[in-house]
Amino acid sequence: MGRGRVELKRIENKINRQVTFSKRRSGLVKKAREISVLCDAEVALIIFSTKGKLSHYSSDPCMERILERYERHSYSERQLAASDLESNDNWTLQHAKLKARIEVLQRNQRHFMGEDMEGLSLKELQNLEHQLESALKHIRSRMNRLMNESISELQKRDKALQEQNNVLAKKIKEREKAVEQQQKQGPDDSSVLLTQHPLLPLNIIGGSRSEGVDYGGSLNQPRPNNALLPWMLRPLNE
Amino acid sequence: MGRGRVELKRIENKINRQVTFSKRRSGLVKKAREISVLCDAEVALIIFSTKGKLSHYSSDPCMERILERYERHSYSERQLAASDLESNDNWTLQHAKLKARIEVLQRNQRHFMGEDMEGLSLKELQNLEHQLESALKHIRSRMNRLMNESISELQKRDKALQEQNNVLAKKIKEREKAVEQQQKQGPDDSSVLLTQHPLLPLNIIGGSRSEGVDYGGSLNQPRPNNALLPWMLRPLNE
DNA sequence: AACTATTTATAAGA
DNA sequence: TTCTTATAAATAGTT
Repeated sequence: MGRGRVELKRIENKINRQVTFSKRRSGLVKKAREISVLCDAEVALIIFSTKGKLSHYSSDPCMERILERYERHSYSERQLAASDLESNDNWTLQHAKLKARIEVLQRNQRHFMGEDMEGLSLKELQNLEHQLESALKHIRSRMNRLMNESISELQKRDKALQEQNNVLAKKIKEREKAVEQQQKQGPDDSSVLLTQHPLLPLNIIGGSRSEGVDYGGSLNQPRPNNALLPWMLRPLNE
Repeated sequence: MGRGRVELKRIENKINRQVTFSKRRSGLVKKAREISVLCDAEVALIIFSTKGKLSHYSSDPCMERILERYERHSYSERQLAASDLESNDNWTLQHAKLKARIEVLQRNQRHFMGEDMEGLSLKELQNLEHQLESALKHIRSRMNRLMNESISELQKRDKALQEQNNVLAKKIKEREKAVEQQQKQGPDDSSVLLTQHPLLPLNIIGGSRSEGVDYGGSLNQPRPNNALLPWMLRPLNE
């Protein structure tokens, strides 16, 4: 279109090329807009001039939306997979490192549990033995401390309860005396109720104590330094 | 161009629209190609029909290259950063999981070493104690097996050396006799050398034994089932 | 950038 | 879809 045919090859005259580019670019954009409007199509057009100047047209307010759709539609697989693999490389390295660390830790753990010892030398076994002995010492010492605290606590409670017990017993004795005096003066129906009083304080104390009792055998282990009664521990344990 | 002007609005007739789309699409692609060739421009054209069918033209063998250039040129930051964050999310999740696992394993390890016990209940400490005791039992049993094997090996070696010793001692006695007989016939300078012979066999045995001796205290631990001499272990250990 | 002779694109019809 | 054809649009070369 124009005076004379145009060969489909790069226009060598720079000025000419520049002018033609400008004209054709606007024509292309116009046609892109037309097809999008007339035919209800989604069009994205990107043009870089030789000098790198960008022109673009998008039927959508957001060009990216169309480009994304394009990625998804055509070679999303290839391209996305490639970029995934690329970022996966880094990820894989980190992943491998962490997994290796986990392997080591798990192996150590098995050793600490006395398993998987085939690969260990005598020297290593000895070190492990010392390590475990030292650990046991620490653990037992901590257990003893906790248990001693339990005992102190319970002893305090025991003392308090005994005192309460004494007080209650005293009160009951006083009441008995009062009843005896009443009976001497003239007995009545209330005596049936009053004869049960002597048992009351014992029930109260026994009840409050049995709440925390647990004879579960988990503490029946050899404990050289101090042997303790299991039930002493429970109140602090819960 | 064509019979009658065309209003710039969506073509309502579906067939008509479809036909126009087809014609204009090829025209658009043709013009895109022309501008890219004539004017040495980089062009990317993406067209989705109403029905979602994709057509595209790219002046470059790789459309992505142009799209990437576009991204870079215009709003690369926003888009790239977003997609980076997205892929990082997945990575971060995996990473976090592995790190959590490592945390747990490290905590376990510290517990097995009798450290970091502040957070453990008495019950947990008891379990740990049993675990360690059981591990120690396994480890000691394995050590005993290894050591017994060592002992057998050494006893065999010991026996062989003693036999060799006896043989050597016999030979020397024979030589001494030979020398005595020579001296009776006529003594010479070689007697100085021959008087040292009686000590030789003992030095050989003592030397080979002392190589493996190690009185380092690493084995001076309580070992209830069988007490062994430390030096017995070394030869297999190295 | 405007003009214009021509080429090209394409709407409508088959 | 494709072909045809009349005609609208685009644009190369010129000013």
